[in-house]
Amino acid sequence: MTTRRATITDVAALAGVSVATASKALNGKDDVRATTRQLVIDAATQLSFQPNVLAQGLLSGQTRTVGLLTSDMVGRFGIPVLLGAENAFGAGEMAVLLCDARGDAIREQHYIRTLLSRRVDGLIVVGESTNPRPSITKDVPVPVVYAYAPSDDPADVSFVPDDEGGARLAVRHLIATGRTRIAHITGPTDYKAATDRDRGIRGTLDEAGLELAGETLYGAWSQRWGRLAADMLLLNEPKLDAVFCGNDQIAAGFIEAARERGRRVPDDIAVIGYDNWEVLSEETRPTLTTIDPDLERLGHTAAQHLFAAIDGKATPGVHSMPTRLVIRDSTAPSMPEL
Amino acid sequence: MTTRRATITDVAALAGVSVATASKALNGKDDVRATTRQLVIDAATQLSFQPNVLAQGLLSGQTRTVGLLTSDMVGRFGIPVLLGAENAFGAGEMAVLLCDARGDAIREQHYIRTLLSRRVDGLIVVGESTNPRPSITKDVPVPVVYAYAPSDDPADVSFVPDDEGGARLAVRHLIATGRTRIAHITGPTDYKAATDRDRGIRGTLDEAGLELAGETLYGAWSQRWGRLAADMLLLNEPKLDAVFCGNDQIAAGFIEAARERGRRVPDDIAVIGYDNWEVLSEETRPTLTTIDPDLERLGHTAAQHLFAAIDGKATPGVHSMPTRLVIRDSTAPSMPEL
DNA sequence: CTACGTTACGAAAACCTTTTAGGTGATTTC
DNA sequence: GAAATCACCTAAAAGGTTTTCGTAACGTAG
Repeated sequence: MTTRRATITDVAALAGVSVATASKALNGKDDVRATTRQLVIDAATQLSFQPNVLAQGLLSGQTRTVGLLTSDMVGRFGIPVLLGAENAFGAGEMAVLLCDARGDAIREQHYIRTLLSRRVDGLIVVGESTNPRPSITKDVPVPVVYAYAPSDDPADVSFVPDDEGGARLAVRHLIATGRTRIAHITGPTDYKAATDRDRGIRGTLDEAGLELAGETLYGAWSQRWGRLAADMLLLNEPKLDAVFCGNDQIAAGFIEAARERGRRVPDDIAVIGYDNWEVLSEETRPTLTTIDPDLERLGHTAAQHLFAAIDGKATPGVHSMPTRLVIRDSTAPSMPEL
Repeated sequence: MTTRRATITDVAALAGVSVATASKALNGKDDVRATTRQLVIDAATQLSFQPNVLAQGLLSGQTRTVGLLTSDMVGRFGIPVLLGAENAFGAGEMAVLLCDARGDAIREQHYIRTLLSRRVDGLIVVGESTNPRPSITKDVPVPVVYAYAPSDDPADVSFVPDDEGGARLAVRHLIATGRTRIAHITGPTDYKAATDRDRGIRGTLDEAGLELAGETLYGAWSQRWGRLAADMLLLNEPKLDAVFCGNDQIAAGFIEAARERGRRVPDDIAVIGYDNWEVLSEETRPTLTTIDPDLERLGHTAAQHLFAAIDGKATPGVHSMPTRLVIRDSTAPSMPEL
């Protein structure tokens, strides 16, 4: 177990050639006879030789390593993004150095220094909300790509979920299934996701000649708020036939409260959530129609664009990534005059 | 941005000393005059010099990097463990190479090779259940520590949550608050966590001269199963006054079904969950008393022991990590004869 | 003044790989 | 028969850092 690992010198010696030839043989370069190459390869496998990545990196200046700087892994959104990114990097034979700054700017600075001293080839910054975050691109001599939370500098490369589009998708689905009096319950106003979606909803309703039922109810991202808002809404908007909820938790709360008030979902009221958080959206009764922001794909795409940026082909700007509508039971078509 | 990074040679030149002296000055070695040292340090800061970790690693044979091999980041349990580990490594100036094998043995092998070719100093393997997993220690020339899922080789170093102890904690709490007819709803039988906890429950009941109410109900880890099991249990065990649920989802389902059957929680029946998954345990009505397996600490401890193992001080065996009882509203003391 | 110890610094080797420039022997070309 | 070409291989340098060893300069004891 503690036996020294074989170097290319050992391989060359065993194969009876020089180090240079061994290197060329193993790296598929020309100028080496087929028989010689086989000799070297055999020697390498026999010694289970693996080139020292440090020495390679020292020489080439490339480490084939990227830093993954996440601001808060406890939250729900960073993980899938990170997962998608990790997957893309793994396929590209890149290694991922993971750093969780826990939303602390000091920790973030510390980690940036650490990553740079390790000579990462690039950096991917994963946020926890879609609110823009401070750019670090200018402080760093390698390409940076932002995922989920965009950089506040529009010249940087950012990938964000298309919240406005997701909301449009949802509302079009509600309208297509015969709903006309649609309300909106969502999280706090200082979340860009909440206001973006509100814009999408109002735009889509407008195009259909409809209006939002009541005012947008801004609150919290919790089930508790979903219940509370449901109580208010069911009282004030008796003719309500659909509600768009800012996340699946709010939707779950709404469904719960609606049933307690004797309203049937989806027969009386259709409910649509956001995030497609499956532990919730598949456990509500009825199961929850929701918008899936496809975060894993977002992370994957961001990683691929970091590759491109490392190769000098950056694509600046804030890129909106499409969302998907996942139809379950909470939005079955209403049957008017039944 | 593309300006070449400063090397120690640049620093030495600027300070007017040799490379060797510069190195010694920066690394706090003796044999360098205080004034000279300051000169070097000033030069280094002026050039914002950062030593090339590759060169250091090449020389020392240590990369100050560990591999973090997780089998399934999608699940809920790997993340906190991973988080605790990352935190410990960050503090120790170690970097973490993240690999998610997604429960696929082929991917795992691939990642192990990759990590070894990067000369990691050690490996931490994070599982998704507490069932033992195949050991990789013998295939790998560096120390390995297993977290959450133990290795199937007892000579390896593993850290697992103390499920039996957690169950004891829960049952003692129920008994202390006056409950005597306690049932157990949990996940599938092939989860070691489920059977371990069952053993803990029966042991504790035994010591108190009590018996389990009905048979242990093995099913799934879902809210749906919690509801189903509740319906069965409330029918067959009319005198039931407490239930220990295998996770918070089952508990949430139980609470929901119990309310629909007209049973009050905690007045009629106390409910205790497992995992302290706060998005659920703080959103149920009433909020859920539960066992917190303290996974972040588990990950942290595992990481620290990997350090020790890298320094040659391994601590073989399967180490059970203590759990915590988190008391909320679902287990308020029963008031007999009220 | 010699011998020796101490202090402060520098030269060079070592870590491992890849690449460049060159060298050797054999074959072909004029 | 000399020169050029070709195929194959090797020596050496480069990359950045740390460490070992050597060497001055200087002071002190004899």
